[in-house]
Amino acid sequence: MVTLAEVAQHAGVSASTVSYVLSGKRSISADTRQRVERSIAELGYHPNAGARALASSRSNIIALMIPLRTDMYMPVMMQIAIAVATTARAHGYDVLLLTGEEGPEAVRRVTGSGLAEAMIMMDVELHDERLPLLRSTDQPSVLIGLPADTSGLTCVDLDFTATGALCVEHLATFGHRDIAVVGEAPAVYERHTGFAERTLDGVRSRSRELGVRVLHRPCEGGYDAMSVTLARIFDERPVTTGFVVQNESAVEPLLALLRQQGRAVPEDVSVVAICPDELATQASLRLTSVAIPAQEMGRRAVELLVAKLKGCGTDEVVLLPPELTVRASSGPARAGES
Amino acid sequence: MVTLAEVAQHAGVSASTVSYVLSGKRSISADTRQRVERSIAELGYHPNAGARALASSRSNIIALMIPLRTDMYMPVMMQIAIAVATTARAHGYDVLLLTGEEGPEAVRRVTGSGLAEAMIMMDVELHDERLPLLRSTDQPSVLIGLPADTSGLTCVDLDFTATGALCVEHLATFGHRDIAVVGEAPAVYERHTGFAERTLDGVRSRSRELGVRVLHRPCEGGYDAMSVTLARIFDERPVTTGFVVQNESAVEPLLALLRQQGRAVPEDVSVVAICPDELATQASLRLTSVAIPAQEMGRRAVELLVAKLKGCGTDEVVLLPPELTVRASSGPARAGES
DNA sequence: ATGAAAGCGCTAACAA
DNA sequence: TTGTTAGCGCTTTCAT
Repeated sequence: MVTLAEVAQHAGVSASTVSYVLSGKRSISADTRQRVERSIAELGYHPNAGARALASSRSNIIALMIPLRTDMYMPVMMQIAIAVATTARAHGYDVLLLTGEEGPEAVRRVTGSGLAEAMIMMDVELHDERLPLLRSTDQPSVLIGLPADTSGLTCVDLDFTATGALCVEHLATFGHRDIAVVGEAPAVYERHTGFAERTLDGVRSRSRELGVRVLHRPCEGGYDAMSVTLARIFDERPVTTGFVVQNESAVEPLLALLRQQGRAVPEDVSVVAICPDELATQASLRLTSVAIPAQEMGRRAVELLVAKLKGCGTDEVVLLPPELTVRASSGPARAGES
Repeated sequence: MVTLAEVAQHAGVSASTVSYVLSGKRSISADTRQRVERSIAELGYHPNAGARALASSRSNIIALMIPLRTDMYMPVMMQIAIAVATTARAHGYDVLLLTGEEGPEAVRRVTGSGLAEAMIMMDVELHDERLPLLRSTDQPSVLIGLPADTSGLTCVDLDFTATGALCVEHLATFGHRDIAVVGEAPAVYERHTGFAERTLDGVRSRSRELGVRVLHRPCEGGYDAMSVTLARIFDERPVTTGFVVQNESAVEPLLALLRQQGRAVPEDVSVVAICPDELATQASLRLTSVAIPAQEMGRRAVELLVAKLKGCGTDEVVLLPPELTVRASSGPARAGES
């Protein structure tokens, strides 16, 4: 293993000079820099991460805590994780992957040991048990998702309240007066995951304003669950003509079932999905949808975190504005139908 | 920040004693251990990761290199990543997330700096450019996936050759003589990803043995691509009665299109999927499938790696045997139809 | 513009 | 069973 000292010797300079060439924290004559850089290349030197972390108390690692659960839509999680890793690297950081499994203890472990300098938490619940720890630490952190109380926290998320409202508006504009929300799995609501509840808030308040009736039904993914849910919806509100789906694994089943029941989309019923664009465009019908900007969320989270690490970051809640793209699954309600 | 020295002082013992209490590398009297543990708890001590790594030259970190591409099925990648992280933690390791973006350079960086002690690589190509580096390093590594030449490497993967063969056998048993393989996106084959090619090998050699005719068509995900692909298949081989699908995002489109064309599954055509069980059971039809044991693969990879780190590991190729579950999408071919 | 040297907090020989 | 101590490789202050 090549050490800094060996590089220094090889280049005929002192250790500190090599260090400074590497960090750029003080000016080096062009000549010296050249020699050092040549030695580094020639010897194949790589600074030791542990030593560096010890001496500088900066590990250049940020932790990313992802949910262990399988009821969250994996592709979105994955896209966020990849965006986080990519963006982090662009800023000189590596990413440590933590699963929610260890719970708050993981936060303590990683912070306490100085393994990671900062952390990004996904899948935040409204009253997340990890938040007190996060607030008490001086370690910078960013949440992807929005807890109930954001004071002292930095968060990034799609504005799900606005998203819910936007979906309702869209349907209302088309004359739909009775809409159903096909939501996430019951467990998601039971643990009070912010995004699901906020969407509902947005849907409900906007509906009230616009005089639209709303029926909300949580739904596990898959055909069987969707089939039961759909039956219940039409049973309770036969006049339903608009659907908002916030559950990726229910999207295709919903479309198939509607088709099967002879309800044409968008002629008889309209569907608006809240899902990644890839899903909306690859479904059996090009879906009118509000996109989930997974990449953007991951990227922004890292950027906020890096700003905090540099000391020029503030506690801030970044709500990405929803964008609804009209595709082939929504249209005017039949006159007088609802 | 609490240091080991402070703990030692507080407990009235030497630093090494505290260290040994922590590592369990030498016997400690019950009394001493107690005192030290109380001090640790009382002071809220957490060993410094950097210092530890420096002194012991073991970082307790393993790197996981995941593909950046979006043509791999995300949920499987995610499940593997989660299983890796979970299993690694159970063995005292943390996981560093690397994306393929940096390419071989990432391997060099992470190994060279001692950031990670070992690494797991996903999405291995048959002639992967990262392999030479892996072979030349003394750093333990495990591949998830199978390159062409596995000499000197440890690999874990589903036995895709056997998987392909198994699918054909199943269909042949039901009397299907003309089958089509709906494969991964063309790009997957173009970069010679092992699993896709091996499946095909298995399919072809078994077909030859059994006198089954095979048509293989790569296919991007989604309805549009599947629609084109399906049309071409029936165009070229109208007598096709069996399908093997190895592309998660083509599964549902295939079912929908067949239905739409009035071809009943499994009465007119049979479908066997190679996909995670969740997908097979949640599809619009319960699919006969060979499961992709994502979790198992992640777990095994870590276990092999940990064995290597302990010195008691060997270069070994672990091929998980495929398991085909018969569900509702496959059945006897119509007599004399093919 | 460069060097010397004191740690950073821990591990693991070596001693006792 | 426990203590003493010499590093691990780097950063950074203080000198020059």
